[in-house]
Amino acid sequence: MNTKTKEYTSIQESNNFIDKVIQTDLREYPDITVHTRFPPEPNGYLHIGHAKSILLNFSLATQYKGICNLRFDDTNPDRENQEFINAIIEDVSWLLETDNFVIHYASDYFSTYLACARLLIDKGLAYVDFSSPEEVRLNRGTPTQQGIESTYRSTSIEENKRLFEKMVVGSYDDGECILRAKIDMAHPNIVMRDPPIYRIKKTSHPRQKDAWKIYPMYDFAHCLGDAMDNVTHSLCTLEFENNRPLYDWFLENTGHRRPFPKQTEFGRLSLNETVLSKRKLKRLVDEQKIDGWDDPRIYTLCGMRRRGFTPTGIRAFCKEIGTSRSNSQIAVQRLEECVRQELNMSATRVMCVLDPILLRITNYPEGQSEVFEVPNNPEDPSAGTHNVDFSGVLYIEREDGMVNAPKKYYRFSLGKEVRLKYAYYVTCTKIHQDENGDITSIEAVYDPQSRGGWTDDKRRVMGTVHWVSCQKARHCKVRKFNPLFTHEHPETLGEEFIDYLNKESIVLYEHSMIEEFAYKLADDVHLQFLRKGYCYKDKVQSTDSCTMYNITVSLKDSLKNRIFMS
RNA sequence: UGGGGCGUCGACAAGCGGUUAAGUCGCCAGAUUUUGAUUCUGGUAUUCGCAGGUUCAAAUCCUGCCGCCCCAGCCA
Repeated sequence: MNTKTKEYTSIQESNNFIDKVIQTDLREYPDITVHTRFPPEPNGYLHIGHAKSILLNFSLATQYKGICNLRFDDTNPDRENQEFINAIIEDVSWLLETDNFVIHYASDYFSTYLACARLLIDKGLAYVDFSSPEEVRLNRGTPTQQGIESTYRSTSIEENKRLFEKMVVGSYDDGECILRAKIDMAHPNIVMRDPPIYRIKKTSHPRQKDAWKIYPMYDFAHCLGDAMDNVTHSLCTLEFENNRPLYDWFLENTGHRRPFPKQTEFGRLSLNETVLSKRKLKRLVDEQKIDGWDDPRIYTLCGMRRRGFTPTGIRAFCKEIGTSRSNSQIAVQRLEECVRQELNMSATRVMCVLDPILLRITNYPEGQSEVFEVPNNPEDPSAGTHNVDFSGVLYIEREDGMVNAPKKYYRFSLGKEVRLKYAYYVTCTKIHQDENGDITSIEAVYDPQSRGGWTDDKRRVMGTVHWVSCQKARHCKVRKFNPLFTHEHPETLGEEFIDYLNKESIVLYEHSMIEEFAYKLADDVHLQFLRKGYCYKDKVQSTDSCTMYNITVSLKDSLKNRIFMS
């Protein structure tokens, strides 16, 4: 019995450097309400890296009795759409197991952003620049070389006001001009070299439709959006560190009062043997290397959901890996272990033979059958029991038989006694092979005294195997997943990452046989195929006549190690 | 070669001048087991990127090196 009492259900307390930041701020400003936000751009699907951010933001708010909302950073209509918005809401709700959070949109603040831009112009801190994108880029300089001031930098305030209003009403075409902040073209931090504030886009916005001809840039919109939402702690990943001075500059110069929302950066999550970047995932989808954004082999939230990962398991994982100022490189096995720990407590146990061969019990009365009552989950007696059918002709796993087996092989080999789980002790009497030496069927005799899988004598039967009755079992298909890439760090590769796709990333068992009970269960019940792994019904690939199961994660297996040792 | 970060066990990660340098995963050994699963017990960094220095005392402070990451979108 599993006595481990690990807490999975709540969004838990964290203990990381951001905690310390908040605690320090709370000492200085005891009256503030901690307010965080998760700010995705609706231009793609959420993945495990976003989960880390979502959980960080929401758990910190919960921990300090504050507020966290979902805010869409929908400031670039070229790449955003309503489908992504809907998908993100669905994924966040699924991860958090609640839809009790407030949703904001940066686009709802467009009028305020505009007023802030006008204020900057009035102060002589912004100007309209008609340089071409190429010129802007060239004049920005390089890390080691300072930039060159644009000729439009000295335009009068009155003229800038006039020109900007023309931008607003759509007098110019895309790319013709931008509004830039007037900061310092010689600044050592390139972000501060007169960054763009507004650019012209005649694209229709998913929510604002055609109301706007200009759209604010991230650096301008994000800090102002945080301020409008009363965000106290604005958490983002490390690559935005260079943008922090600009974040503060915009707040300072648009009349916001201190304390400003505080931007704090944390390390990004990377997983071994897979990719998380939107660009790479999109290429896999576009070139149909995978099944779509919800392919069970990738770590999008929808992909993980389809594969059978649970929100609590993902939460436990994010908590376990922690949050620091280092980008972390983590083996997916750690995620899998978290999911195993949860599913071990909750999954319904069922027997399924992935790769079946026949087992004939030669001394079992012909035509006879019987029923065993078995626990649904030995870790949780309250989960109840169900019946399984037994007879003299069963299916067992092909790999549970071996001809010249080593001593410590506790399965079917000539003369060896093994236990059929819940049923009887059987002794292997014959192994049939085909011309290639592959096992085709096995014969055995059973001990009628061992009914239930136990005898009163002190006989030790080391091996226990799972089985299904030929007559009653149902056909199903099972998919087992291996890493999508044969390279440990495909994310570090350029476009050649595509050359490292693992040809064996899906192992399909087409002729699996599963006990009848499993068929009566609801679609979203997490199962454990005894001795094999945790499984979940694939809603896309299942048909009325045949269920497709995805192996979420395999059970740990120390067999290989032990055999090699001996 | 500019600016900003980061380097503590195989992977994460606490520690922030005095601790035997937490914890998790992994790994190793043993116990229990009708899932070779689970569970349980024990082991697993004399040392904190390297080299100097300050101090009675340094992973923690100082100096200098070395390695890695980010920044030159009218993306976020």
